[in-house]
Amino acid sequence: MFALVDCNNFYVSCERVFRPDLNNKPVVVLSNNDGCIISRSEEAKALGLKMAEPVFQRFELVKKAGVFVFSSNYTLYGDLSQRVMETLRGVAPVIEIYSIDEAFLDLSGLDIDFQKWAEEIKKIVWRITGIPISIGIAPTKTLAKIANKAAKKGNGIFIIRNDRHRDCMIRNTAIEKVWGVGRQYSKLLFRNRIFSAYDYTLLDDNWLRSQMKVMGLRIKTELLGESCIPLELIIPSKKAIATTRAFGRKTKSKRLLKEAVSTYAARCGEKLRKQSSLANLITVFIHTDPFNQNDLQYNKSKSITLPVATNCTQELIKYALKLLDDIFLPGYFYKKAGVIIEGLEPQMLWQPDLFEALNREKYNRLSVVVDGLNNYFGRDTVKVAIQGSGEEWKLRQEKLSNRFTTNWNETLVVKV
DNA sequence: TCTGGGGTCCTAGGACCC
DNA sequence: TCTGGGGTCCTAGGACCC
Repeated sequence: MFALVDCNNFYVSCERVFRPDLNNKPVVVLSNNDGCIISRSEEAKALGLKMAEPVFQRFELVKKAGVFVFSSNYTLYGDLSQRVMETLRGVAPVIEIYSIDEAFLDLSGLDIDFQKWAEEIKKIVWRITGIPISIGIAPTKTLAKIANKAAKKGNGIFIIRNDRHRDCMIRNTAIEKVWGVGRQYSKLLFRNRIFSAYDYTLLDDNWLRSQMKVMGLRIKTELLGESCIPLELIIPSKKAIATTRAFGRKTKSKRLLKEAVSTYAARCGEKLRKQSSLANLITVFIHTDPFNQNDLQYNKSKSITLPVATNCTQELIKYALKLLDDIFLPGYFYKKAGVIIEGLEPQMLWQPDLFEALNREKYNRLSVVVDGLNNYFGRDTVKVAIQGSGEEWKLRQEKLSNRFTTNWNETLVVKV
């Protein structure tokens, strides 16, 4: 048996941990740049605010209903997520952290009353972290996902215990709600008169394989109660790392694009060093605002294979700027840029270039020192000069809450 | 004024190897 | 008449997830 633990309205719940006055009030959290609604309290859902809706389109309702609005505060959410996961690890040692707010637990071989066990875990996580969770329990991960959805509608716990129960659940689950079935596959399935998870299990294996590949086949097997998607217990190192952002304000200025792109490249370098990897390929893209049909549109990306695999910020910036130089055209209003690095390999396996003059050892030591300083004193305390201040292009984050748990200057203040 | 960011996996097809 | 067999690696594109 598997349990899927999912934090309820996670980002909103994080904001509420330090703002209990927001309980029972409508609260939403926005995407980067204060663009779209990405987390909603139950009260906000009841008002009709939709997931991924641009908030400016609902400004009137937000104002009238007194909705509390927050910019996303990933420092806070990441830290609270870690606390939840550590707590879960304490009660169920075999755990896969599936996303910032979800974890699969392996319950096989545990001789326990699942209902009581789940109630206990809900209580513990709530007591230790202040985050409400829902738990779905079932014989496969795909079914645990379905159980979790049912749990969210009820009292937070739902168990699929036997085949009869499983059969009943899949008959009542719309196919587009099944884990692994997205928009495109839903369309395909509707065309073939497949509407429920149960309908799906009647499909012919050959047809499934030809249309939805092995993933489609796995979904069927899992829906039938046979587990074939195992828990991933080892966190694999990333195969690609990206830092991409829309700007707070659109810009024509190449200087500002250079600042942004070098900052993103630096961010990629940090992430790369954190997992002790090197990159072989770097891509830079820039584009205009696709929503503004009055502006002339431009959309371009370019990649380059690095001569030697690296995780050195200065070097990543150098190539990123060269790529930017290649694709930049004057005259457009740019809204977004990004740096993506791929072809990642473990630092341990590094192969030097026989003829290279650059003293990499020196740069590596520098990186360690710079990362240490920035870690201690705050991001970008030490940076490459061309990164600039970011004043003119950085994210809009007008409703940012404090980083209560990770910054001494932002801890909760209680006046007595 | 105003619309997010960061990932993974699978497959087909082409280039290439012996 | 008629020209092998068995592979790997890489990339682009399409799907999915949160």
